[in-house]
Amino acid sequence: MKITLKDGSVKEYSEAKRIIDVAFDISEGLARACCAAKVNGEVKDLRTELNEDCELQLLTASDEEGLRVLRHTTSHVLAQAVKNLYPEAKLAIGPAIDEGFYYDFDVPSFTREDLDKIEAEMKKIIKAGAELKYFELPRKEAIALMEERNEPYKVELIQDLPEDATISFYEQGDGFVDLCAGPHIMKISKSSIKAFKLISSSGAYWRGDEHNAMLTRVYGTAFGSKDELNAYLEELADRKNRDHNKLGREMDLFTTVDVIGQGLPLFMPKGTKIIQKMQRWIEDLEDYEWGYVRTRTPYMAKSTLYKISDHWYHYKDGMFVMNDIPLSDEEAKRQGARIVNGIEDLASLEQDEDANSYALRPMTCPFQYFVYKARQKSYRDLPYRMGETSTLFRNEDSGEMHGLTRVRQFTISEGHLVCTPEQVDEEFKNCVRLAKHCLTTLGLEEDVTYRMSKWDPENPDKYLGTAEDWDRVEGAMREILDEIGLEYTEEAGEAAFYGPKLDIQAKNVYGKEDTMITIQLDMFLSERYDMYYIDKDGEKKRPYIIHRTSMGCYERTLAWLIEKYAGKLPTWLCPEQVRILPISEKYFDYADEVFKELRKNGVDVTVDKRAEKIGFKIREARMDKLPYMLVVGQNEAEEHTVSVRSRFEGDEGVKPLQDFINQICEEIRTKEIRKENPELKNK
RNA sequence: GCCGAUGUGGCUCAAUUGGCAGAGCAGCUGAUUUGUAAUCAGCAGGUUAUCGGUUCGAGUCCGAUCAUCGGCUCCA
Repeated sequence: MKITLKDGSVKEYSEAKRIIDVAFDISEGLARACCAAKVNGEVKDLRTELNEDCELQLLTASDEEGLRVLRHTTSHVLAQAVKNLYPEAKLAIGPAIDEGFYYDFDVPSFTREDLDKIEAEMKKIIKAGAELKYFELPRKEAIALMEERNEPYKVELIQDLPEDATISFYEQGDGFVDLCAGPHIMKISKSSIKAFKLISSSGAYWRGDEHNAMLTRVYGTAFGSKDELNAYLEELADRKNRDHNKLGREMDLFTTVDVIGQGLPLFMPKGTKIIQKMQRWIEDLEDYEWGYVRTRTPYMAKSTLYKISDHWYHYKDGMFVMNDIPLSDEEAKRQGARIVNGIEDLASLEQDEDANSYALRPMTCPFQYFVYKARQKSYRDLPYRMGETSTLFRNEDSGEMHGLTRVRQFTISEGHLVCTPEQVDEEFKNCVRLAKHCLTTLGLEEDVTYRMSKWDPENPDKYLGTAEDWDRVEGAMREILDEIGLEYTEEAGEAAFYGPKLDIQAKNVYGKEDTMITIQLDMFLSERYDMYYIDKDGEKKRPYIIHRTSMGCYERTLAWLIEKYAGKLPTWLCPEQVRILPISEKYFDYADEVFKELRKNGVDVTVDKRAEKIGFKIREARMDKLPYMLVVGQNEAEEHTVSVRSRFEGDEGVKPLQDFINQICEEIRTKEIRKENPELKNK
């Protein structure tokens, strides 16, 4: 039997060997550090017996997969500790996740003190040490074992496994047994689990279904060394300092008020300025460089409008409905079951009891469709690209709101492109190019992932159309994405009810993912709203529609920028780009002159006329994260210069005023993202 | 919506067992007119998120509501 190691060397054995024995054969130190091993690409635990030729890669906590095994085993230690302290607790599941692990228990909630106690118990278990024993049971006996141990969640898990599945368990210490597919570290000890920490606890539904019981989830993490753990804990603290929800409020960008309501932030002058700059940029970009026309459509409409598209039946609960007429159960059932034929059913829809209910718009699609429909279009008019800076209203559940990333009223750079079937490829590609251009300009491109959001064949009722429709359009989208060479994942069940999407995702400082930009292919709504164009042959034809954002939601993008730059935005976006700091009141006149010159050139500038020392003014300007400070005194006034101090380089020396104006205007015009000199003390 | 935590001047926090709501920073006023990260002095700022209850007495205990945070679920 030949075992090929990662470095290319080959070990030969005449008989079967356990991985751990092979590891000891290579080096005792390595064997002790090993968590698991990859055998022909599959992660196995060290007890695994090798009996034919294979490739072997030993994994330690420094390998991603090895670390996952360490964390998974630590989650079992957590489960054992909880069982020791709370014997009535029932076990659910406990996997490794990106930054650690969790375990779900059916127990009343844990406080931080409880977590500390559990952590101490875990340390005790680790100190005592234990070997893990692996065993398999036939289905019936497996269920019997878990029933005997009063673990109903485990019983349910086994029952859901396929008939022919191997049902495996790991036993550790004093008879703690957990249903688990592994792999695990086979030995719990102070040297195998060196550094772990319980982070928090919260509620979580059994199997992620809100109709199920609420369990208590404990989050924790583990690392290969104490240093790595401490570095991670420090990073957690640092993330809090970048959190837009904290920083944005501190920087006076936005605030919230109890009596106004949840998910309804107020933008202060500085925050408004940033959004205004982004909005002007996006609108001009779309209109002058990408061929868009601009629309301005109502914020609300009668229920009928949303019934034509089917939004009413899919999403009424997520809309703010005014003059809502509660329907009888029977009527609601009838409406829910109704198949609307789009605009053909207009007359019957207007007969509905709630036809005069108005709702705030949760999207702009149908409004722009009616702009398109207002004048008959020829194939020569296509593609017809409509853009709107669009404020939307969505009645998110009360627990969903978060800072500026999940709100009930928000504004997006929305647009709909109506095009012929021949144009759709190129138009879709251009939407992706525009989105990428926006991301690159903001310096965010490396932080995103691309996701193709598909329908869910298991849940066809959530979507319009047939499986064939979806296969066809998803196939077409896949082709387009492959042609432009985009790297993307595919996710079932994330599509819009009218078509698949390309979602551009980014993570916030806490690792939570949000959609920043979306580009969608709409298969059905042009028919529902009876949109057409007159083709060359004089016949009416159905157009294709692309829904898209170029930069997404302004609120969310601002949040992302704050976290990305820790509040130090690129100069062109800063609400205050330059602050003039006169040395004393003798130089106010010159300061005003500099102010006027900069203003004239479109720079956001202020003058700090307080009777403070220059050091104090600089300190405050630094804390306000200003890109530029201009110190002016006698020398500058006489020579018509400014003494420039920047966030990027510190003291940049004295320059003629006009030189500085040219420099900053160029920086703003090109939307340059100047890097900070790392040698600058970052206080 | 669900589980949990939190809520005291603009911000950060204090207030012994239920016993006079207090400090620093920010703000304002005055003095200082300053050359590259904190000048000095004074003043003002509060229905302790809101409403109700217990009590001689509530920031503190109880209940409800609102909001914020961490998760879950959701996210057209």
